[in-house]
Amino acid sequence: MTATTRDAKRASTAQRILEAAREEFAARGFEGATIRRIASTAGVDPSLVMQHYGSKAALFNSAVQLPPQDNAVASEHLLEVLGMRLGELPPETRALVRSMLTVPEAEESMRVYLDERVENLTRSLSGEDARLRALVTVSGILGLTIAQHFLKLTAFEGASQESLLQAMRGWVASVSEVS
Amino acid sequence: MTATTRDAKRASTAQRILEAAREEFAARGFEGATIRRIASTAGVDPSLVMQHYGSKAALFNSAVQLPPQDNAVASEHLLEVLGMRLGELPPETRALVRSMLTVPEAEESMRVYLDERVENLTRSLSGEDARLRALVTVSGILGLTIAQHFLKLTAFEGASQESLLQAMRGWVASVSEVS
DNA sequence: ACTTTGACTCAACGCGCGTAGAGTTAAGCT
DNA sequence: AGCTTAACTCTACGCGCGTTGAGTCAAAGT
Repeated sequence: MTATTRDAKRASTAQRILEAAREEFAARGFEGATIRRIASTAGVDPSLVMQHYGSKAALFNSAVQLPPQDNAVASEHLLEVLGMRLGELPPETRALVRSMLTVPEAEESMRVYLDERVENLTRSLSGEDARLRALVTVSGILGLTIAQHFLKLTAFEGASQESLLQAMRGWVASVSEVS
Repeated sequence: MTATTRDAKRASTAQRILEAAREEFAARGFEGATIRRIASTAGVDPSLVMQHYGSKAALFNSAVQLPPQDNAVASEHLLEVLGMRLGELPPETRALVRSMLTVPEAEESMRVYLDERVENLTRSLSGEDARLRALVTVSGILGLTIAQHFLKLTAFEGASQESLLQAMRGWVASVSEVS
């Protein structure tokens, strides 16, 4: 037998740690999460987490890597692209957003990401103030995401997914009618 | 002489501590801020901070108390009311927003505050989906505030205050035309 | 002038954290 | 079967934190 079994076990352990880390970072943010707790959730010794990822910061970086985006789609799938799924957000997104106001690196990642969304959307718009309208749109979706998934404003409770999507569609259209 | 001098000194020290705390919480969030650093900024022993405010959490509560809002004004002064001043945010607002994703109490304060804004705005609107449109508006302004003052999206850099205000006015109007 | 008060400092405590290095043990190779 | 490797655990270190209680000393009261 090759070393496949050993490697596979190591890889799967690393994966378990990563998933535990994502949930922990998503729930408590970078500073609130602890290596010890992540290790415990993964059923593993804290030391092993270090051996796999080097440091808490490096683990965080691995944990918040977002899946690559399809930049081709712009305003038609805008809502989905920006993570406003009306359902649940994936843990890596929750982790990144949760820490973006307190961890400089997360803030930077988020800025780069949203800057990119703004540029993409700008290209799909026409008019003098295309970039400005794109900025307002992207920022607005960010706000809705936070208000719904993190702050859980009470007005979201009664709202059906459809009516919400309806209101948002009307708004997105009004701000950023595609050229 | 009465005890006025003593009391006045004590009060002014408390005030200095509170201001240092606001800036520290605004810049680093609840968890990132330290009593020791706040004390040092205020030119005081860490112990004294405890004697004045009891605990870090209590100090935070004192630091993020927002000045009372004028609930009468609604959509006309919506932008200002929601802290989207396009200039600088007051430190207590920055402190509260900075920690709202990582500190449950801050999250709760923010939800209560924004819920109130939504209700107020809803009352100024007409139509079946008034509450939904108010929700979208308030969330949008939250997003703009975060995008501008915390994430500092690059698209804000070139934008003049006027053009920004213009874009936002158009958007607010489109989403929430007053009845 | 003497005592009392209380604003403030000093020194230290215990805790949980990230992290490091040595030890263990089971799988892989020959 | 015996040696080697490496995935994993154990033990412990140092640090900075919030917090405490005793000490200091100048202002207030008498």
